[in-house]
Amino acid sequence: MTRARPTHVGRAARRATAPEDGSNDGVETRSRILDAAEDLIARDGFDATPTAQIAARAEVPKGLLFYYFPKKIDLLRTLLAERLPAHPLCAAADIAVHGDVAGSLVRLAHGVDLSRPDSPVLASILFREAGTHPEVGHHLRAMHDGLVELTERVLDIAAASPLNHRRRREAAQTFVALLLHSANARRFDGPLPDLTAAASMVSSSLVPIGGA
Amino acid sequence: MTRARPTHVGRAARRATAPEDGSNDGVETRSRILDAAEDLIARDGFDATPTAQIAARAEVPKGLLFYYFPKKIDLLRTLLAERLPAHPLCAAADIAVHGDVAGSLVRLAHGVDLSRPDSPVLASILFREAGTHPEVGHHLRAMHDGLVELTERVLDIAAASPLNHRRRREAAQTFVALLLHSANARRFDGPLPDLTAAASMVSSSLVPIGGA
Amino acid sequence: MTRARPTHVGRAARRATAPEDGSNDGVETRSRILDAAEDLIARDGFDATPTAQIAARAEVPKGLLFYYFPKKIDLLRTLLAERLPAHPLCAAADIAVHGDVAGSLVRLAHGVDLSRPDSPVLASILFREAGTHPEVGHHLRAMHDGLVELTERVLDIAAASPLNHRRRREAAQTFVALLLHSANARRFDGPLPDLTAAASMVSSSLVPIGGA
Amino acid sequence: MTRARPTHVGRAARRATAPEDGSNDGVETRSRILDAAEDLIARDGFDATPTAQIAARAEVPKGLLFYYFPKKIDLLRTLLAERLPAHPLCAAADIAVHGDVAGSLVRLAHGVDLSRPDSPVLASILFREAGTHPEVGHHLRAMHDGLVELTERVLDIAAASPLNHRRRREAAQTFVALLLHSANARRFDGPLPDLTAAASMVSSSLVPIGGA
DNA sequence: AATGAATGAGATTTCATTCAT
DNA sequence: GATGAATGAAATCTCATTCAT
Repeated sequence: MTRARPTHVGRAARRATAPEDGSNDGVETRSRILDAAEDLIARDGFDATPTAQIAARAEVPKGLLFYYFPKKIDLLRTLLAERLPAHPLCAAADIAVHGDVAGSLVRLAHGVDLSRPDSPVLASILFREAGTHPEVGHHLRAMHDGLVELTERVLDIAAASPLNHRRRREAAQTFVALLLHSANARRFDGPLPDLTAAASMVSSSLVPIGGA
Repeated sequence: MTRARPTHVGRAARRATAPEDGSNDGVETRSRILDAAEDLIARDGFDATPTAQIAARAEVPKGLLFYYFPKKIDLLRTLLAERLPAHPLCAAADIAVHGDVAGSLVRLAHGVDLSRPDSPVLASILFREAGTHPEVGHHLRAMHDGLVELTERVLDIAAASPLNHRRRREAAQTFVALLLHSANARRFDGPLPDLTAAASMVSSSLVPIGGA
Repeated sequence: MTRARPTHVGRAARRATAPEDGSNDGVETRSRILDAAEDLIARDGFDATPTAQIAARAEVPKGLLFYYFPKKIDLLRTLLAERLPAHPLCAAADIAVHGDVAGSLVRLAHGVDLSRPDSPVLASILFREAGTHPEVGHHLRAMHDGLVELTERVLDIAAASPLNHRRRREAAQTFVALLLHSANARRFDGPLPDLTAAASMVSSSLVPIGGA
Repeated sequence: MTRARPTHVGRAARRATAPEDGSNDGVETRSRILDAAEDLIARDGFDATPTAQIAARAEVPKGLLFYYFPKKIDLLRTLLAERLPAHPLCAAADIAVHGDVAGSLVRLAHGVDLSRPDSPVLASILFREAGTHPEVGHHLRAMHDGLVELTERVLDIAAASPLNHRRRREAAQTFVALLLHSANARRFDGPLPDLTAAASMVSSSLVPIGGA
């Protein structure tokens, strides 16, 4: 039984969250498209997600999607630009506790965007497309650098005594690598490293044995 | 629907590398296809690589590709199965040196398949497709588990005194996470963690401070 | 993989039969595709008719065909569902004349859909694909049953005296078999049975010789 | 897990019925191919049956199939020519019994090739391809004519008194139509007409009411 | 802003047939 | 006769994108 003609529910299917006055300023439509794109691209990958499917899930007509995002790649770009801040949002001062390096790192791991509810989804996109879409690669590297910088500030505050620059950097890079690996592993249901244990290790590497 | 009979001899039927006796049992053809698939999939991603392009690079007609690999996904499966051992190939005893934990870990990092010449290429595939192709995810998890086990054996041999099981496991998991992140970061030109520094950190975390 | 943008206007976008107001809601396009499919499938068989040929005859681009009928088999299904009623459209009362069994059967043969202008075409499809496409088989059996039922009602009205149930059923089944064979024979230019003669035979079989 | 290379069982898989001296004169191979073709074409239709599948079921290499049957259509032609006699094999005299028209027709129905064990299979092919492959249509028409002729001879022998030519022909054509429809209906699991009842009807139509 | 039919390039896959050994 | 790799045309189907309304 084939349908007489493909039909589409269209604007009439607007959700409960539409403005009460019945107007639709396009903001909601646009973000519904981004929501759909985020979910589907995270699940299936960018190349494997047809624009038609994104439009269907967003309950907008196919043509409208291209009004907001003239090229498919714009969806990806916009998701990164608007939903995944390249620089960590939390301040070192709010996280670090003087004298508690390991604990500060653990709080850092929790405070960072990568653990926000929608973050696994975006991280998924980030890691998957990083190798093939240059702009995604840039974004990921920028995030990495921001995280390393933040981690260094946290270590500075948390450490009992001034840190050797090289060691601080190595500690920060290692911890951030574990943070990123954790986000990456989540998307393929891989085993996650124990960040608390890692924080201890990193922390203990900074403690000069014998006060050196 | 009768097909036209082939009229074109095919410039690729014989290549410089063909066996001297002129025989061609298909083994060489098959591996040429896999070579091409490996390169292109690693560079552009599985979905973004048309089979036509793989055939062209392998210098075989499109149809022949499907003679050896009936579905496109079989290329991916075969690359994993035949070219990327799920279990590390080196033995703990060849790597670990008693009394030198950090050095043993560094040697492990070098000895492991992930640093073989063709490994970045395959790692690229592995990480990119892990989230969307279940079998790739399995493979990656199997590799992870194999690496953790190997790392634990290395730590056992290298450690001066018997290790606490939980600590040993945490150390191994952390180091393997860094190993994998390193392989992953390479594919999007991300900054690589300093594995030597990481080996020190992990190593120092195993040294009981004050004999505890 | 970005697609090239369409550069060709499409000579078939507007046809002589398009609505005067220039609107095109797709209804006409859809039925043009079905027309083409009906002709070609009837002539060459379903498997031997490429979708490209159907599209060409309908003067629509190949892609549009799959917009309306996502799978090729949907064309067949739709033809059956929309163009070949599974149940005969004529009423027994309009056909049967009390006291004239043979004449009533002849009128039945003419009144039934199988003799409509487009019917040989569809019957062709029906018989050819019945063995391999289950849904076509169902349709054909449903048609058969509907015809037998109608024929029985016609016999009831036309017969001078009440009929023995078993005999009535045998008569109806035999006549319908001849009806169907006739439709089938037409498609391979086979000799058609003389339905008038058959109607007489069937009719005479119902007349109790000597009132038995 | 993709096979290293497609393998083929080859002649080694020869069946128990091969000649004891180990030779293979090709007769057995050839008929094994025809067996396979018959089964598969009957089940799926000629167009939908790949030669590769026929070769696989026959357990012969693909290339060998084309040694015996250079074109795919030759398989169909050969099946008709060698396995489906265009003319009925039984003699009227062996079937007809003077004075028993209905019984003679029933015996005819059973004696005719269409009820042989392999006949449904071939009938299937016959009816399916009759409309599209001219040679199949010819064959079917030839069979029809042969059957009508045979039926007329049977009627002549069985009838108590000489038959009017036109009536005899009509009776024969009607009965043959039912015979063919029966063979055709079998292939799509359609309801089969009751040939015994039909024989009675046809027979009664020949009995001059009131001795006319 | 909204709509959905239209477009055509290109993707994967199938397959009859050939041919060197 | 036997074998299976090789060939390339063609089939079905997908999809980003456009455009008239």
